[in-house]
Amino acid sequence: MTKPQFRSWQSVQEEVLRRIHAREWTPGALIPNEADLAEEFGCSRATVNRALRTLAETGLLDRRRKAGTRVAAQPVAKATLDISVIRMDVEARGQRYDHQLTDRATTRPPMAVSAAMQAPTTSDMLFLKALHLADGQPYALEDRWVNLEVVPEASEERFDAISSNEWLLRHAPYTHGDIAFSAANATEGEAQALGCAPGAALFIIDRLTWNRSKAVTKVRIVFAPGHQMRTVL
Amino acid sequence: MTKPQFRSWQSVQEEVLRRIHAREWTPGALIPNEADLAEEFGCSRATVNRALRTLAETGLLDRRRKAGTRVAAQPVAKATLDISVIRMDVEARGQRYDHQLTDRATTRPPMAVSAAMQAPTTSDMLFLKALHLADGQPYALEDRWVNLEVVPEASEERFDAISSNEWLLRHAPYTHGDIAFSAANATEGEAQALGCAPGAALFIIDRLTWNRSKAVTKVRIVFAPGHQMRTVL
DNA sequence: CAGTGGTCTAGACCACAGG
DNA sequence: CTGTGGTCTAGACCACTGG
Repeated sequence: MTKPQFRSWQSVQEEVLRRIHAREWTPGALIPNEADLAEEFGCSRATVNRALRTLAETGLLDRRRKAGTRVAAQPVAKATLDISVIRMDVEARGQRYDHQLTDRATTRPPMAVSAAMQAPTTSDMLFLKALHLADGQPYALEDRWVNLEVVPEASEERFDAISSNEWLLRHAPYTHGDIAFSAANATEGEAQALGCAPGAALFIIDRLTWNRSKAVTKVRIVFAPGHQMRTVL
Repeated sequence: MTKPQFRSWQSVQEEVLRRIHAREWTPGALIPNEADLAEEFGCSRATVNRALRTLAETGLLDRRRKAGTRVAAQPVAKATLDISVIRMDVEARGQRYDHQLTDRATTRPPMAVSAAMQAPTTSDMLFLKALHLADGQPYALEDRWVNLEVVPEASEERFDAISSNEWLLRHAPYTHGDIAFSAANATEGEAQALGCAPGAALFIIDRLTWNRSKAVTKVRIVFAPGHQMRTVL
């Protein structure tokens, strides 16, 4: 008898995937434990662990101590979106990137903003409004509030050579954040800035980032009509 | 001298994160190699590897053989979206889920569809249109083409007890897929089905899944106005 | 060519939770 | 209480790629 040899964790993973896709292991079913699989595959338990752990991270397997490993009944697809700097997005499309700072103020934010950022309503923040261009055409609008208590250096930056988007990533590290994607009809102002009809459906990203317990920046990016965000499963 | 001990890969990761956030290691800077860090941290190289590899997967570090490990200059945020079954989404919001199959046909798909699915224009596919409800209110519209060559059993399913969305996940495993998020104005038909004004901005998900080289299903989900998709960074 | 990360192994101990 | 996954270790070899 020739025992098949799976020497790398990737090959183990492929074999496991094959069994799932071939329905040898069906959704909800318990699969053998790591030790048994290691013996069957002719590799060490650590290798099997790596393969199964990775599959569990993508949502295809459910693993629990003592209960064992099961094929996920409802494979929750984990789509990983790369939220990069807008300049990179544009350049990846083979277009020339440019940006303009269209508005700037140091002022008290509206209640909604200070509340979301858990900052006192009495302290000033830096407000920035910018237009991102691809091949000279409007690509996205950026509205941003920057917490000057966390990033005081922002006061002295002109944001002309480098966009606020990019400057903050370099100078204001964050520990965590929330992000939300939605759709909204273009307001009059947005339509004018983006060169589209008022009411056009726009793709929107709202992001709020934190460093420890302090809000760093809150930004809303409104993309020109037709924008898509793609990824693979 | 007391050498700090980092005994778990998580604690090593936290220490690395601390150094990045404290700017001891700045964006673009080269950090010590695994062997040196292992010695400094008083743990094995494998532990350091696990910590750094995980950080690299989240985009915070750039690792290359021979070149070493650097703090990412542009930390590309990897946002992981959980694309679950619509029923789960609704129930997670504490609402009652329901669905209606509003249209069903076995017919030849439009060229755009057969081309995207790389299927012959001459063969029939199953077309499904469904309305998903939350607490009785329209939540999302689903337009779906199912490749009967890959999932012939779909012909005999009524999709009343279980939505097509969920049925396919259980019965038609896929190996990979594309997904795209966008915004569009509601058409007359969509407005009527969703109970909103024509032209309202709607959040849209387009998904195409494959099993090996065969397209399984192509689906477009149009959410009622105001829908947001959230995640953390 | 040589340094770095990538991985595998065998063995060990541990934490957790199912029964 | 016991089986399962989770992790750590020390050592080894390999693959890639920068210089």
